[in-house]
Amino acid sequence: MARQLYKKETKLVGLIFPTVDNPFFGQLVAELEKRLFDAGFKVLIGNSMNDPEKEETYLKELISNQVDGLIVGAQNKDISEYHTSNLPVVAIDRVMNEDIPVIASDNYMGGKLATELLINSGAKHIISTHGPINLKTPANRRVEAYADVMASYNLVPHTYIVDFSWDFEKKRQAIEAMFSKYPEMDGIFATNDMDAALVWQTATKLGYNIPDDLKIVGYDGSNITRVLLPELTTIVQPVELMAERAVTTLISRIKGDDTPLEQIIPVKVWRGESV
Amino acid sequence: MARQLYKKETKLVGLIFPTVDNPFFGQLVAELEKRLFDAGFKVLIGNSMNDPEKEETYLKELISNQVDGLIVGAQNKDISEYHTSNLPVVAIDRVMNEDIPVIASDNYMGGKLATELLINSGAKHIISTHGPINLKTPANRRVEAYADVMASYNLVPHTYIVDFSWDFEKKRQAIEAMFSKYPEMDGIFATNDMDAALVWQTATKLGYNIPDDLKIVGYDGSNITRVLLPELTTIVQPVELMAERAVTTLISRIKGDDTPLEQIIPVKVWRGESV
DNA sequence: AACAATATGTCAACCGGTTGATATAATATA
DNA sequence: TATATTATATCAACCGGTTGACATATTGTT
Repeated sequence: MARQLYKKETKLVGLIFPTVDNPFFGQLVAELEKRLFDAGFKVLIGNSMNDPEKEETYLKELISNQVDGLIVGAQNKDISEYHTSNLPVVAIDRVMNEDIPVIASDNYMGGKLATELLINSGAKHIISTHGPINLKTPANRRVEAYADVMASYNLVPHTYIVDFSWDFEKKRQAIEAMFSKYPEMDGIFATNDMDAALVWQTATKLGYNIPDDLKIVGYDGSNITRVLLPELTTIVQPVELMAERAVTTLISRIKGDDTPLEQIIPVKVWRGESV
Repeated sequence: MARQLYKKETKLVGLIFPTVDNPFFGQLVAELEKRLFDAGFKVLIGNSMNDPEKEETYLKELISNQVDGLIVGAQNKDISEYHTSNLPVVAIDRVMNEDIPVIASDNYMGGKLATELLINSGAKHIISTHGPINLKTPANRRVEAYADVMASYNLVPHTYIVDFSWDFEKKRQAIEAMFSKYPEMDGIFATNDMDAALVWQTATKLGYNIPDDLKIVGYDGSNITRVLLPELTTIVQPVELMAERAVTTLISRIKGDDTPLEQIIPVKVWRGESV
């Protein structure tokens, strides 16, 4: 502690993410932790899910030089503390401000691939679920790509909000409502695999046959999803690479070096049996 | 930092678990973090998976009063540092030593319920998978219960090792080998849901029909498993309660109060379609 | 042996929030 | 007004690993 006081460095890095009770963020945090440990940092974790206040509290406590840097992937609204402090910060799949480097999967390509998978397998009435629109995140490009591809095939794009912060029960209700609203629906691009799984279950309950009656493509493709639900066709985010880039970028920032402001990493397709 | 130095308390708690890239531990860590945050503690996380050295490194760094307490659920062998230090420690589902309180689900009851589910649905040749035997953990009681119940029905118990630290590919191979070794197998009690999922997939690949040809019961029943693979019948560990108890117990220890040395929390059955 | 060069040892100052002692100001009571 | 009581302000000491200055010891050179 005396060393920390004297040297003004704690060898701590804070991670602020929605929750580790999620296959994608769990894997991401695990990968980040592994690399940070190898680089001599310990990891302070903050799950901010549903709670901008909690995110703000974390920030305030961490900014007062308790950590040497921050990797943020939380899904909350803008928080001014990020702007005022000069703490090194790296964002994952989230736009913070002009100075903060962003690491993201190739969301546009992912959305394009997903939509094309659905169209090429014969779907015409394709819905895309996504999070709240007012949230500035590179993940919005998934929907943009979806809309572009739909338009290029002269198909009408429809988006449907399934908020990331809702609990499973509320999500289930929203998804059931979606089935009511779009009875002709024969394809769904879900913005993450958990939502895709809920869609699948709801569809099965309603008597749909997957993929004959309804084609489903998810997003994330985490380790756990690929073991528990390998039948789901999904866009795989390159979690290891994103973690690698985030850590090296953060360490560069801590050293004071310049880093690229945006790093886009290619996605892959996991071919299940849902298209 | 000066405050920490003067007061000799950091308001930090360390969590040492195998990895958050796992539905059960991810949920557990998320629940622990939530409660620790509410109690005014920040959370230092250490994923020790596969790496007793890493666990030891974490311990050494954390013990030198960098944290006020420790909650440990790592799966590694005995490490002497736990004994030498007087840092408040709580263990989850792991036997540390006589002085360290343990929080665990009712593993024996879980094993009993799982085995009875399999037997009552008609299975006769039931195999139980489990982790390495030389590891002292309350989870071993699951297998004890399995053996006891089998014996009480005059059935022969067989156990098969699927080490927690193996990667999925190695686990798949081990499971395939298990199918070869026990061709008459018609029921499996897997020691965790990820293994149960792998068993299910292997069985399907080999042409088994679940649950007609083979009945499967898992263990853990985390949030994520119940969404991604709700068809799996499994024993649900009371994660919220375990987290609650672990945090209150740790805080009591930090205050210097006495706490019970063992707290066993009841399990529930998640009725899927795999028995 | 005498001096230079190098190695090792010792110790006060530093980091900054907290704390209790001491000093000063404000208010109350006779 | 003088004294007692209470409120507010100021400040040095503390925590302990690190660091560079200075002292002392060791080794090398002529």
